[in-house]
Amino acid sequence: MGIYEELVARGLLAQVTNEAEIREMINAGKATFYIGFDCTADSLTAGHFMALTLMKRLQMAGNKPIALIGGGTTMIGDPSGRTDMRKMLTKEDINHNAECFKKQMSRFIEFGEGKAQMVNNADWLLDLNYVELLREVGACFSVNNMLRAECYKQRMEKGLSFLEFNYMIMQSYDFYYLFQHYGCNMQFGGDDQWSNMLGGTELIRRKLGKDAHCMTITLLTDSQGKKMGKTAGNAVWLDPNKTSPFEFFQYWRNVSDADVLKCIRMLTFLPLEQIDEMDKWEGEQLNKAKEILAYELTKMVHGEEEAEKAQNAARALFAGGVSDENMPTTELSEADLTDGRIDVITVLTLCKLASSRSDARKLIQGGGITVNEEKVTAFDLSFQADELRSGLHIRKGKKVHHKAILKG
RNA sequence: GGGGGAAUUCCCGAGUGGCCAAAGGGGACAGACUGUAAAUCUGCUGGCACUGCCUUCGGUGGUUCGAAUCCACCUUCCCCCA
Repeated sequence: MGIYEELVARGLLAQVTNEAEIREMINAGKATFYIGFDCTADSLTAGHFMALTLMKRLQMAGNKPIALIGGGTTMIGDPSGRTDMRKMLTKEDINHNAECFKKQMSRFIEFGEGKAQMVNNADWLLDLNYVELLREVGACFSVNNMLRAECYKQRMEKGLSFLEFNYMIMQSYDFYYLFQHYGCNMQFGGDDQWSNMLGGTELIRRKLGKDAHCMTITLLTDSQGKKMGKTAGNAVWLDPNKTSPFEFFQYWRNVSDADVLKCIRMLTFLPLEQIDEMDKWEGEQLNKAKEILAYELTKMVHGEEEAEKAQNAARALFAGGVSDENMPTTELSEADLTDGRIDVITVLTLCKLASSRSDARKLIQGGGITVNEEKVTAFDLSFQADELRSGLHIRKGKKVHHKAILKG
């Protein structure tokens, strides 16, 4: 089975420009492909993770990956799939984010001579001359066609600024540039990028009379059609300081039945035969599959040790056990106490389990807080220093476990 | 450039002088039921020294005993015409 067939079997491919040619090319390891990452935040997310695994899969099959950091395109902002304009980021923010991306990426992909390359489109986009660009590239684009593009459709109702309208041109220019300077013959991206990507192949054909290819990855959506990798509107980050390994593990441990196998297929590197075997599992058995998914992904992102820790912590907590040293912890100091005591509401707020004291009250009122396995029923419950020194095991709802401990 | 319309709490969206911390829906969170699933039902959703008080309805001023609601200016967005 070639890599192309594997990608298909894993359900990773959404659209391709020329199936026969692409299959031959990547199966033979002859592609030099790029994936662009716009640095809109200071950490990669679970969404980017899929793109990274894809790079890795292709690299393992002998193809050459180029990771493109969008230092230039982020200055414009991709309107695809958005109903409103992105907040404009400053150059400093973008540079900072680009640095963060670089660090995180190098944990997954090997960069260096003869391996993967990393480039930043700020290097060629920022110095473009407007009039020259218009004459050279602008002439190749039909506004009529652009307006028909899927990525702008949603914006036609709400309004699209000229700034964002140019995003497609910049992305197309990237491909054109990489094609000429890096021998890049294929572009990968999320399926929402399809029209932007086609812009690139079109430009290459018009300017150079040559063919380049595009391939899009299926967007990872759950059974309700929502994008995965988000909780409560917040992204699941790859940076352990923004999303702890335990939380990361729990996110995947908690995907719904309908989505587990899909995630395993698309995101892990487990052999397909093994996955097909799991596909037969049903009902309660699926919990095992969820654990495997969570473990595999945590291992890839945070390393084996962290994955073990997260798994053990989760097992201990949900099997009813209390003792555990791997759960998220907040350290309190003497200064947080008044007269040697501290009340529950304050503890909850300090541990960030409640966003405000009112919120804490409401949680208690609703019976959602448990401390050391005892449901909290009174607002005025308080703890003394001694109790705190040995640590409080606080539970919010069923799944959020936290430890508060007094130090010093 | 001319004309018309809009901005409300996490999101959508009601409210057009006091009864408004602001209907309804969505989402989120919590409870029950479960398998750390889904579906369902219930509660909850500005803050605090919480039966009371304080800060919110794009911004700044003004009218009024009293403004999310009226007036002026500003900002942003949409629509029509050029």
